[in-house]
Amino acid sequence: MSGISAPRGTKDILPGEVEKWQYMEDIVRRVCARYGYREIRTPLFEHTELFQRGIGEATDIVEKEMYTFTDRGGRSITLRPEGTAPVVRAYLEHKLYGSAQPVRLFYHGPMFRYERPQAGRYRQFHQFGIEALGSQDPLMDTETILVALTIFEEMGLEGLHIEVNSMGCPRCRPMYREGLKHYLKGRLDRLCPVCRTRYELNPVRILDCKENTCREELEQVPEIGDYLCPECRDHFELVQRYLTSLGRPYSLNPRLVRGLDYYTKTVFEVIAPGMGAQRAVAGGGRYDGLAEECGGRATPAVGFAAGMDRLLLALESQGKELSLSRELDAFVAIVGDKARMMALKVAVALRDHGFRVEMETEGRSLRAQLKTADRLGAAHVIIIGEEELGRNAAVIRNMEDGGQQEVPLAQLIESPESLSLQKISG
RNA sequence: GUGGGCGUAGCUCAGUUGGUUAGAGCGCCAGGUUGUGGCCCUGGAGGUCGUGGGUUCAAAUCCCAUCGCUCACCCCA
Repeated sequence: MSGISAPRGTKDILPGEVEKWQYMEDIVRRVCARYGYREIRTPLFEHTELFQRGIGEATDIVEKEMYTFTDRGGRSITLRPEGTAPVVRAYLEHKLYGSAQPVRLFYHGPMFRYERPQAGRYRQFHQFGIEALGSQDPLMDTETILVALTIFEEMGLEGLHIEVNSMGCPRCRPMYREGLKHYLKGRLDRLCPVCRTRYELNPVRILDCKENTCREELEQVPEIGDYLCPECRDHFELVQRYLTSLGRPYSLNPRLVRGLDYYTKTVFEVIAPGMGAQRAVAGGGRYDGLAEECGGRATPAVGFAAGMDRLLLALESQGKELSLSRELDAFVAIVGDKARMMALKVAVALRDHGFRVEMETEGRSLRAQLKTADRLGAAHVIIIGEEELGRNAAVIRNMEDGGQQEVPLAQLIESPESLSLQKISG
């Protein structure tokens, strides 16, 4: 309860918790390497314009969720609310279209959105994601989905559900938009107030409204599948056939609409069971128009982002025990001030030989030191006492069975590996 | 941005219709063992009762405001 706490919607990841993050990050790195995705690290902040143009002015993110400020040079800067636009910017800026296509990239790190925090939603949250730039092949859409699933499986997540849809392209989506508006026109007065404003701004968003009245009105709503142009239809068809050929179950959700404007053709979400409101653990799709929107050359691309905070919640709700207990090979105990110097030498020598070692520093009783060593999970306590010092020896106590042996200090310092000090297994 | 729940020790919580120095368990520190952990016993430290104001002889308790946490809506990862 003292003065300053972490800002709202942020949190510290303490030892004991941080190992779970390292576990997830390791799996992301390994699977991405297998699929040929290489890591890219982009700045945590960008010119505001990148997100305004990339994500879309009419989206919630740009309208009310960005951390935007003016820097000392008068530039408008925004903490990144997502990872795709920065990656596309980097691809264009560094002319990665000059290397072998497609370019496969992955990233992970914090993102920032100004929202009211709740379970599975924070102001600083962590995502990893992949982007494949420079390919319009439906094989890449399938690969993207597959990478997500593979990572989640290796993490040990079970019962994941995948939903796919197609958003069409600049040729066919406007036609669907009109068809949708035509259907909704006579029912406007029965829709919720929010949806009435959506009608003009972004009618497609009405599709995933949760209001019961809206859902009823939507029962006979035309589906985008009926409006897709031949190219989009074929593309979507192939993505699904590839998924099926791999034996990957998925379901078609014609109402799946993503909140960022840049999506075209394939969109998908991965949903974790038993998670309540924030159950979408990853989402992504194709964004063939984004590079041009950012002022670069036309570049078809596809990718996804996954929320690591939510993955952790999902893992914990499935009872996965990821926390590793702290382990220590030895604790160096000191009896008598004259033994301090030798204890320091022994501790340093053991560490130089690769052992995990902590040593006493508070001048406490041996009893208290053993208690501390026990709590730290030390496999052994090496007692450096004035009594043994006279014999150039030290005592090694096995903390599991209580057995003790006296060993020469020279051996302890010069060849500790001969003493079987490794962590007691089991 | 909207709505609900909750703020008492490091943690989990108790605290009667408002009534003296605000408690318990666990954890922490020390002692019992002047050189031996886990179990046990004893002692100790640790609290602006979220914060500010109000009512009252008297507020952890009642009222108002505010901040924070949390859950849901919205939206999304």
